[in-house]
Amino acid sequence: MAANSKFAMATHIMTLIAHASSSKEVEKDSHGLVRSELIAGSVNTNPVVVRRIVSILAKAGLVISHQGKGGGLELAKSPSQISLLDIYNALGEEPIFAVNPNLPNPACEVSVRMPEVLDPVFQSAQESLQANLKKTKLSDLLKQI
Amino acid sequence: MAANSKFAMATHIMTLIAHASSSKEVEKDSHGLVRSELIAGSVNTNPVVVRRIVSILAKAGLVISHQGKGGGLELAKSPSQISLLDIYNALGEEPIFAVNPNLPNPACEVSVRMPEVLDPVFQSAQESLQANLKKTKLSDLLKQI
DNA sequence: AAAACTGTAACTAATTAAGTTACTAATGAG
DNA sequence: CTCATTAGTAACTTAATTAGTTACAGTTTT
Repeated sequence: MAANSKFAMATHIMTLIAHASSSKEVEKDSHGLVRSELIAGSVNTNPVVVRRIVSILAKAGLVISHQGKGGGLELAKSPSQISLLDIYNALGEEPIFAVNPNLPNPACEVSVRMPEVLDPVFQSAQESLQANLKKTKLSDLLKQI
Repeated sequence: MAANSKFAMATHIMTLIAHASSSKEVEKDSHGLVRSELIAGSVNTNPVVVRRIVSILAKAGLVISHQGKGGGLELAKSPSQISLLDIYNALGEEPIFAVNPNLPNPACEVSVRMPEVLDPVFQSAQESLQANLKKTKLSDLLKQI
């Protein structure tokens, strides 16, 4: 268990909430709210794993959670106003590339310069990834279900 | 110890080999070859860690290694012909985003469709990252040392 | 007051990355 | 031919991370 599927799960969760809210049956008996246990059944994992991710999404203002009996989750915005970048950023994951954590060797010119040289390269790569994610909205995924 | 800095190290290693080969002193007493121990000193890690990465780079055709006394490493191509994408691809790392490894729930439409819906999104994100890396050549880094 | 939710802390198990030790294989110098 | 020096690699250790799990506290409706 060490393959970062958090983003896949978070996107799945968001899609499910959006999908369930727009379906009639759910609307009737739960005011459009989706329970974490129902989500867990769809993601095929433990409800706590779902709530852990949902908690992050809620703090980022993407979903609204309602506690207590009859509670559950709903989107905070419409699916067309939520991009995959919003979800990615909400998770606050580490950048894709990490610089060498070891101290540079002051006797080596290359070693000393490396962090400064790599930094803009890594940032640019990160930005191109994020720009790509920004292009896809939750509504685009929803259309394909 | 779990922050993937392999790409940073590999790029550092490539830059160092390129830099050392083009300097006069090294040329004289080692025929332009760089020893893994010298690299390890620059990266500030163990020579085996370096050789492990170099071994991968050699199999990908980016460096040529010479065993035995007087041996060492050299680039297989000129720095202007090596992009950071070449280095990234050589490492053969996992894609940035993994799909949910759990089985889909056949009773849930969203769960069943999710892998197919996410796949092109993840692929596109991966490609934009790789396209970005392709733009930077080893020679661009070398100029900044 | 009870039932049905979410929130979260604490623990476990599995995976991975980097570092380390110890060895084998190759090659050049004397 | 032999020795010194280099790379290659297997095997192990340590640390960190992820997902899953259990257990319980907090909230809200009825």
